[in-house]
Amino acid sequence: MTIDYKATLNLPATNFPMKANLPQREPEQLERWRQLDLYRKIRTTFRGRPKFVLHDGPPYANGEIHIGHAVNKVLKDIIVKSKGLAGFDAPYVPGWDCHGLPIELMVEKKIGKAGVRVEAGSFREACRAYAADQVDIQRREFIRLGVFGDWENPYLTMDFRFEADIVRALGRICANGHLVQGAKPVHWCTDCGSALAEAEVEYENRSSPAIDVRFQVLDEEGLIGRCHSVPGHVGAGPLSVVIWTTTPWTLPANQAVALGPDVDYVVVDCPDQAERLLVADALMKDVMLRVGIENYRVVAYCKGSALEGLELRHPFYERRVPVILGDHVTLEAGTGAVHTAPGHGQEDYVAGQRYGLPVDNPVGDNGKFLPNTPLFAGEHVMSANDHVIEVLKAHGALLHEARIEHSYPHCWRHKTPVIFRATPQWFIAMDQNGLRRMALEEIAKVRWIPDWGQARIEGMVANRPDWCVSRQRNWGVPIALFVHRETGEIHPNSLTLIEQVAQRIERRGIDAWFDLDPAELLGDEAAHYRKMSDTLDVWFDSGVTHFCVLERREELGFPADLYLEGSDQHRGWFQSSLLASVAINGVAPYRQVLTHGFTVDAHGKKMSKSKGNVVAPQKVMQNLGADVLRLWVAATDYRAEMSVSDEILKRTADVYRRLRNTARYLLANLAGFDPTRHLVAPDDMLALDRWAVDRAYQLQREVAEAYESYQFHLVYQKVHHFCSVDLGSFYLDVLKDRQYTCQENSLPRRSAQTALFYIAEALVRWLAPIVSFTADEIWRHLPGPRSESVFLETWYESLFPLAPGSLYDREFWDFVLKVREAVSKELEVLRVRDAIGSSLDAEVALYASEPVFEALSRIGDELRFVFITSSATVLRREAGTGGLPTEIDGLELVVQASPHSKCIRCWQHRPDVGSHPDHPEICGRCVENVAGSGEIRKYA
RNA sequence: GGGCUCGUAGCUCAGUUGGUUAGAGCGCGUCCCUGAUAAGGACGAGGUCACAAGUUCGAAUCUUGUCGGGCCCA
Repeated sequence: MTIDYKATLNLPATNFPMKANLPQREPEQLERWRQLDLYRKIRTTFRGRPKFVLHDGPPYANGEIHIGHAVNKVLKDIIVKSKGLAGFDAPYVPGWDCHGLPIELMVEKKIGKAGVRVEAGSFREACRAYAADQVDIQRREFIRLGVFGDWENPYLTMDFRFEADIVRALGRICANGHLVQGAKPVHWCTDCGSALAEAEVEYENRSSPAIDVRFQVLDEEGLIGRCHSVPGHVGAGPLSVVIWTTTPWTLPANQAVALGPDVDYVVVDCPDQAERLLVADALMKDVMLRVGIENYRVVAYCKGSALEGLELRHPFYERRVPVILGDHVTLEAGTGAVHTAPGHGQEDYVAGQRYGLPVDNPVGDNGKFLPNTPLFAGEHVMSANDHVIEVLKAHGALLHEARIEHSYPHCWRHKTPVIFRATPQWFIAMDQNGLRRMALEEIAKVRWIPDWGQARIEGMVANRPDWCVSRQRNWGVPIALFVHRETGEIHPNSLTLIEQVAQRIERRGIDAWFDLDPAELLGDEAAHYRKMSDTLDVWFDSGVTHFCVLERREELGFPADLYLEGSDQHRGWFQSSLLASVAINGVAPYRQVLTHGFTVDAHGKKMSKSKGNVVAPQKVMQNLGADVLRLWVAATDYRAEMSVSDEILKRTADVYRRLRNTARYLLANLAGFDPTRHLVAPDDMLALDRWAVDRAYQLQREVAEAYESYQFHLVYQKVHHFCSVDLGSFYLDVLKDRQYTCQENSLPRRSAQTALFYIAEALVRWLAPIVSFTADEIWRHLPGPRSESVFLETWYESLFPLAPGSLYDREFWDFVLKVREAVSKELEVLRVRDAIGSSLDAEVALYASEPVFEALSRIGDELRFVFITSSATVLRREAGTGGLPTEIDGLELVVQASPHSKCIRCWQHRPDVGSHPDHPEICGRCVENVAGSGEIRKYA
């Protein structure tokens, strides 16, 4: 009867499940964290440590989260958690952007337009309720992702206190001399009846009329006189400057024709038409071809600068308009002469300012010409084009007419074409009080990650126009100013008034302003002042979170250590925050700014519903789990675009399983290990176990460094490599014999368990910021007394390095590993020949040169454990051994199937199997372990 | 059209100041194990470093251009 030797082995045992079943288990973990009140516990535990403030950029409170939200929040979470492990107190206060047009539009759909079907106050109430619902939806999803933060007390830009602080922030900017009122052309949606922010405009192709129009020269002699020409050969007939435009409806507002100062212009005589035309030399042929004039010749030429101030006749109004000069004139299309309507174009406005031209705006809020507009009163601009063209024809001013397909700005909501329209607006002035200069100086002091972020935002700030902050909307924070009815000046006590208004808003929200009777604050003066009804651009709301959150919350601080958003925010939040902070405080609101790319599909294409390549985070969590999604985020180099696809997620899930199983195996081999009693002192540990701890020690430095530099994909690569290569294919494989066959409480086994314990302690921390659910699950399965969560910990401190220069240093083990590889290759040859199956079926003889012999002899007979062979004999290489050469200098090998019997306990083939009468089926070593005092191991 | 940016094996990433036959893990193929077992191990096959010119004794690496992505702007 055979003894059941299997019962004498220390086989792995754990109730840590191999199958993660994350979709089901994660919600349970969330519930555990909730009951622990873990976020608060972390704050209490970490109180007093150096702070690291990552300030959350508020997502817009509308709709379910998409994968981009998930990426952003997970990256933030990884940073916050890794900073905790690195010894910082890193609070995270999430926020939401709650005002603005998209919410208004959603609410309009439900209850109708404010002021039309519903009173403005109740409309705002509905917006507030809608936004609150959206926040709840998104909050649930962010929590589900495993993101830690103060979800009970997030900041909302619609909190009364926040709304009041927005008004105060505007007051500060006003006090610092950056707020100006002006009539400037802005993108205007005639359907919204409102100005649009840059971000609310999108470009789409549109077909427009493209017309060439004559502006007749009033003083023909004067013009010719300014040109180079041959007297008597200057042609004949009326002389016109030709402009080309795709917006005929802007002609009523025309105030000038702009020429390029250094552009060459020519006067072309067209005898068949009996007229003369002035166009840019470089475009002459194009123009003549377009308008169908075949017979023509140049009769005079000059630079644009020579014609400055020359007077032209407006094509259909009794108006004289000047020739002006502008660098914005290009020769890409048209005629080289640019119709200029300062009320309808940014560049026209700038050029007009230089020449003191009137900013004429004949178009009303609704896109229709004002009643006092001659010829076109009451017509909508988009349908007035044909009428304008008719009028031009009637006046003989139309030279040519065609259609053109071109990219044109559209309202992002209505998808309708927008117009440029001069309206009274409030601006944060870039240059009036040095805001641009200061902002650029501050940009240089910030650390931009990746570093090209600096060039990007610098370019934008250097070139951007003044920031138009006013909107004519309902769901927004009011521009709480009183403007004098006659002078247009803001009230001299505005700062005091703003504070009074802010206090009311703090109690009642923004309605406190809209409902305010000016007399309450202004008394008798009220009759002289107009209460502004404009609201603020929502970019202003989020742009002042540093003022309303960082400076207000006790656990935070100004400036933030880090802002982290997608690369589109160089124009968005990074910039609005910078400008607002510099305008208020004179400094940037952040020390570091990190940007990540957008998510794209497997082919690098952007995701869109129509393409059907959208990956929904909800689905990933439902199918694979949040930890797999988090692992994908960590694995991807976020500096460029981040590709997601089914295959990529599948690969990620494979890696997840590898990490999980490695942890599981560590736990399983720690069965029966109590670190308070069984821990082996470093000097007593076996050499190989010290090597393993050393690997973990080295890796921890690399991992901490990678977290520190926000290179999570390196953490992923390195930790995974460690699990599969260092542990899986070597250390853990080698360890099996010792773990399983040595006596339970023997030094060889406890030494191994000590190493495994250290490694597990370290590994669980490396993983925690990334696969947070799994890490805390591992944490609860680790032996020994410990806190309630891995997130209350810092990096594991008990790892120690191998002493360099010792007999068993890194160099030594690197060499052993190379030899092991060579042995494996030879074993594979035997295996293919069917001579062996398991490597334990084989024995190996190593014929070594002196230095190799010396090295391999250092671990004596225990070399066979390293190779997982039944025998490994090192011999001095002498002539005629017939060994197989290896890639290693000074080493030849002979491998063969072992002739000895297989020990049924340890599965090694040993000559001493059966030498003990009581144990006929096992080897001497096993007898010692089963019935004796246990074998001695020193190295492996 | 302009600014910034990315393009190394099927996938995710390394590749130091330009210097031998471009690396890793995963996946794939073949085999082994059955004492991590819906696991584990071994070996192996995969790359004109997007393309093209140029600089250089020598280029994945530097320059220019082309192609294809991405973000932002017009």
